[in-house]
Amino acid sequence: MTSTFGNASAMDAILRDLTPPQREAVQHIDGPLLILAGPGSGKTRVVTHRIANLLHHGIDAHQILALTFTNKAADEMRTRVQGLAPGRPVWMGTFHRFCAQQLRRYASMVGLSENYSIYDTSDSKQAMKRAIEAAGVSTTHTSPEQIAASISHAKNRLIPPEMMTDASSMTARDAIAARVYPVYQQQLLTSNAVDFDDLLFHFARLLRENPDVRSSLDQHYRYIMVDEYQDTNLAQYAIVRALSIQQPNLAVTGDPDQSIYGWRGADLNNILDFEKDYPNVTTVRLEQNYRSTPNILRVADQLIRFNRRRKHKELFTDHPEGDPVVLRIYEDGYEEADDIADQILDAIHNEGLRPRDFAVFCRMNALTRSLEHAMRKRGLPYQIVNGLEFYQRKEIKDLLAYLHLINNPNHDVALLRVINTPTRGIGAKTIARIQQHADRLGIPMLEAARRADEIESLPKRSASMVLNFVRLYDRLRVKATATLEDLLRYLVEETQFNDYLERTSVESTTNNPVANVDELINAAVEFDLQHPDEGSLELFLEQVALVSDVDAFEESDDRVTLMTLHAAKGLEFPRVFIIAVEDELLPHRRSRETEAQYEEERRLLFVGITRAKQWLQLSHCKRRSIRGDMRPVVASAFLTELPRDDMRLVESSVDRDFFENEYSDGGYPDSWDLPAIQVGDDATASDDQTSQVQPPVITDEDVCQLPDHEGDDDVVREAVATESSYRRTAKRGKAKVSIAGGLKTAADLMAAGATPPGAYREGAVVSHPSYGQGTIVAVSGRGPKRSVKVKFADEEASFLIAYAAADLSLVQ
DNA sequence: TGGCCTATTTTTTTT
DNA sequence: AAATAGGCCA
Repeated sequence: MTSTFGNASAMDAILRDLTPPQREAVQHIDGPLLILAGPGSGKTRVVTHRIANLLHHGIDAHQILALTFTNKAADEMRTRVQGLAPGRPVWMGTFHRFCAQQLRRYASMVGLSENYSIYDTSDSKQAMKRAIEAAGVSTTHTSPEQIAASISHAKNRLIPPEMMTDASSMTARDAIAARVYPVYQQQLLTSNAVDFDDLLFHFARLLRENPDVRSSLDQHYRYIMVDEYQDTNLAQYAIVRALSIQQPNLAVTGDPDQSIYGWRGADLNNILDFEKDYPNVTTVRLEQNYRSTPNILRVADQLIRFNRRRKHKELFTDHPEGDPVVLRIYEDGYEEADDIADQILDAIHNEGLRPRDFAVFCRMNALTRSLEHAMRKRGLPYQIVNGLEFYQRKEIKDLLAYLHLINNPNHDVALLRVINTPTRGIGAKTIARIQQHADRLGIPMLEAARRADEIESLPKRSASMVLNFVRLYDRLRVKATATLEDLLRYLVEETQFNDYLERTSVESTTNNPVANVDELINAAVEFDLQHPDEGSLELFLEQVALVSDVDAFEESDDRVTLMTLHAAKGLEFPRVFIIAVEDELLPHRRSRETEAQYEEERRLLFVGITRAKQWLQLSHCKRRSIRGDMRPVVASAFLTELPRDDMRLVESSVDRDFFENEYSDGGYPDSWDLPAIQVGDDATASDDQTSQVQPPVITDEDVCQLPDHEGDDDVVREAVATESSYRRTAKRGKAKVSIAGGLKTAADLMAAGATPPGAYREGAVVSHPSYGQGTIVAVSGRGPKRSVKVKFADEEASFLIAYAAADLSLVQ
C-alpha cells in the first residue's frame, strides 16, 4: 500500500503543473511522438517528465535512450530526471558519444580496432593535407578546407568514397574532393582513426549492413528520444530510423524555426516530414512561452514570419509587458563594446542585477574581442564560451598527442606532432622520409620510424635520433595502464617538457604554458577520481575529443557571458545584447547565395532574440574594424523586418564622440573647469606617425573631488551624465563595486580607507596581487572612467580605478 | 637543423 | 589584429 501511495505521489509530481499539451506529451508512451516546441515553452521540462513517466510505468531505464547535441543538454536532462525518478540511470548523451561507444563495441565490423582515435578538426585538417598530397591533387583552385567541407558533406549524406564520383550534380570542387576522399579515408583507417563525421557515418553504415546488429539494438532501445531534431542530418536520421523499426517508440522534440546547423548538413526536412515518415504520429505543439516578455516575443515573431519555409506557430505568453526592445546604433565597435559594458555595470550598481544576468551574443567569435577588452578594463567578470580554447593550446595539444599515440600507436597525426617536440634533432627532411616510407608500405608512421634503419636515404645520425624517439615512446607506452595522473607526470618528466616550455614560449598573464600543463594534470586527477577502473585513457581521450563549446558554459559562475549565437541555443538570460546586427555579418555574406541559407540566418537572429527573458538590445555600428581596418557598415536587412514602433531606437554616441570631437577641436568648454591638463609628451608623439592628439591626462582630479556639474552648460550635460549618476549613487552609498569576486559599496570602500583615485598619478609605483609591482605610465578618463595604464615587469595593463582600487595598492 | 624574422592570409557558425 | 606559413641565417 505504501508503495502505491509513493507511486501516486511521484506521479503527481510528474504531472503536476503541466498545461494540457505538456501533459499530453508527458503521458504519451507508445508510438511516434513529435513535440513541436517553441522557444521557452518548457520543452526540457516535458522531456524530463516524460522520461520519468516512462520509468514510473515500469519501463527499464536501460531501454531508454535520450540523444542530444551537447553534453551540457544531456547533463541537465540527467540531473532533472534524477530529481524526478532517482536512482535509475538512463543513457543520455550526444549523438556523437553514443556512436563512439557503439563503434567501440563493433569496431572490427567497420575495419577499426576498439582503441581507435577520434580526430579533432585540426587533426583531420592535417590528415587532409597529407591525403591531398598523396592523391596528387592540385589545390590551386581550391583549398584543403573546401575539400574537407565537400567530404564532410558527403559523409553527412552517407555517401561513401566510391559513390561520390557518381553524384549527378558535381561541382569542380566536389570532383577534386572525390579524388581525395578515398585516400583520406584509407589513411584514417590505417591510423585506426575516425573524424567527427565518421562517428555517425560508420555507425549508420554498420546498422545498414548488419541487420542482426540493427535489430538487436532496435530491440534493446525500446524508447528513443531525440532533442533538437531540427538539427539532425541524414546520417543521424538514418541512425534514429534504423533503431526504431520494430520499436517505433520514437519521440522527437524540436522547432523548425531554430534550425541553425544547415551548414553542417542538418536537414530541415527531417522534422518537417516527420509526420510523413512515421504515419501514426502524435503531434503536440507547445506554443506558450514561459520565458520572455510579450515585447520580446513580438519582435521575434515578426521577424520569423518573413521565413517562407516554416510551420507557423502562435507564440504567446502570460507575462506582463516589459521594457521595449532597444535598437541601438553606435559609431563603431569600440563604442558598442564600451557602452554595453557601461550599461551592464550601471545595471549592476543601480538595479541590483548580477553579472550572470547578462549575455552578449554575436555572429562570430572574433567579435567578442572588443567586448572582452571593455570588460577587462572595467573589472567586470566575464566568461567567453569557447570551451575548446584550453585544449587548443599548443602545449596541451602536444601532451594530448602523446597520450593519443600511447593509446593508439597508429595515430599518425599525433606522431607528427610529437616526434620532434620537444625538439630532438628530427627535422623536416627526416620526417618526410619516414612518411614516404610509411606511405609506400601502407604502414603507420610509428612503425616506419621503428624501422628507420631500413630507410636508405636516411643518414645514420638521423636514424639514431628517430630510434631514440621510438625508445622513449616504448618507455611511455609501458605506463599506459597507470593512472592518468601518473602517466602524465611521467610523460612531462621524461620529455623534460617544462624545460622545453620555458625555453621556447613566452609567458604572459593570458597565457602561462606551465600553468596550463598543471591544469591538465588537475583534470587528469579529477578524471582518475571519477573513473577508478583501469584503462581509462581511451575514455579520457574520447571525452576530451567530444566536448563542445557550449559545454564550457558555467551557469553557476557569476559572470557576464559572451558567446556566439549558435552557442546560445537552449540557454536563457534576463538581459541580452546582440551585437553587430549588420549586413554581411548577420546575414553573413557567405549566406547570400540561397534562400535556405538566408532563412537560416534569420533563424539565427530569432534564436538570439528568444534567449532574452526580460530585456533585449540589438545593436549595429556605422563602421567597424574588420581584420585590422575600419570599414563602413550597413545595418542588417533583418532590422527592417522588426516592429519598430514597438521598439526603442537609440542613436547615441555616448561621451566618446563628444570627448574626441570637442577635444580635437581645441579644448574643453569653459564651464568644465578642469585643472592642469597634460598632453602626451614629445617622445610618445614622435612614436606615433599619425600624430594624433593624446588623450588628456588629468593629474589632480578624482571622483570624490570633482565639483558638482549638475545643471551646467547643456553641451556638457550628456557627456557627464554617467559620471554624475555614478557620483549620486556613490553618495547614497548604494553603488556596488565588484572587487576580487566580492561586492562592496563605494561608501564601504571609502570608509575602509581605500586609496583616493587622485593618488594614482603618472610615475607612481603600484602593486597588484597577480601582476606584481609596476609603474603607472598613463592616466586617462575621468570619474568612473578614470583609468591607469601600468607597466609591469614584462607587460602593460590598464585598470579602471573605480573597480581596481582595492587590487592596486600604492607603493610609493 | 633550428630558431627567428618577415610576409601572407583569415573561420561564420561546431560535434 | 592575430595566426600561420615561408624564408633566412647561425
